[in-house]
Amino acid sequence: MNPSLDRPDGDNSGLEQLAQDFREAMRRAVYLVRRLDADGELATTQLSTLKMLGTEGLRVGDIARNLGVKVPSATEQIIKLERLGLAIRRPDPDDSRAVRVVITDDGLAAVAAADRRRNAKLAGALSKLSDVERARLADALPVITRIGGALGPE
Amino acid sequence: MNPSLDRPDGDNSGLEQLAQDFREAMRRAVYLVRRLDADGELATTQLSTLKMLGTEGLRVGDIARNLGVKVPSATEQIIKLERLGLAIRRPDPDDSRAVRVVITDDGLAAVAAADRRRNAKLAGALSKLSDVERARLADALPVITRIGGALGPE
DNA sequence: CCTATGTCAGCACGACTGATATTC
DNA sequence: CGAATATCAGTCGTGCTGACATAG
Repeated sequence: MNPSLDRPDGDNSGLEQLAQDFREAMRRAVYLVRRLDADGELATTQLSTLKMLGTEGLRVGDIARNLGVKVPSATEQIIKLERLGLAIRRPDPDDSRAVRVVITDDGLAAVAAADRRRNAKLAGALSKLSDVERARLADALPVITRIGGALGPE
Repeated sequence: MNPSLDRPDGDNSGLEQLAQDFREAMRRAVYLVRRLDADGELATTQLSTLKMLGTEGLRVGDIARNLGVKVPSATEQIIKLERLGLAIRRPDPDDSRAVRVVITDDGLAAVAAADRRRNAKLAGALSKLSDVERARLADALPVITRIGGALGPE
């Protein structure tokens, strides 16, 4: 299953080198994303939160898990979104302990506007890449998403 | 699997779809990296800062630019590193306005330890991927790095 | 009674702007 | 003198833990 166990200095060193390179790339990506939202509008986390809400509503715990943060942090973001009129908290009909967070029409509009602007800005940078580079990027995105899961549920 | 490449409705739409997917992947990556340093040791930014220091020393402005932050933010991190005994600030012999930040032996040791631990943890997750997935990831890392540059110097 | 869900209060970290020496 | 370099002071955003109320 794990060839690296037979070759402690072979595969293992390759994995850790990839880990090192990945970490460095992700560090740069953090600052890249930061430049994308660097104006006064919706923050990245708020945008992501709104995007996962449907008309049925999502529970706070689910939002927190999807965001990768603890429940109190999600609550705080939700309260801000509600104050902005972009989301609403309603009681869960099936479980009175829970809350269902729903996106509003204003929320939908805000998501559309922010997404459009960010995507356009990033697309400008992507347009400077070659077709091969773009293909490599597209192929790797699902992998990056999967690594989060592979790191363990918690 | 690759919605961005075979889109009949124009380059722009494909680019923006890729931008959208990229943004979502990077958002997840942020939380992934956060889980990597989630214990009591060196923070990610501090680690990056220490790693760019050499024996010749680096100026605060250069550190800030490399980190992608403003000068006061860099100063703050440097002060913390100095308090921890991991870096030293010395006057620049060529320019009395400037400061040269140098890494200490303790700093080198701290970087080595933190890097080792983080890489091992991430390598554990990477080992669960297939060879194809790892290859795709490795191919995309230089592209991600390049996007930062393509977004513009500032 | 014990667990699950969410909120509140208080804290920590890291970024920012604006104001200030000091030196070029 | 104006520009550059770094620091300090104050603020803000966003995450966390621990304590709590309420419901299953």
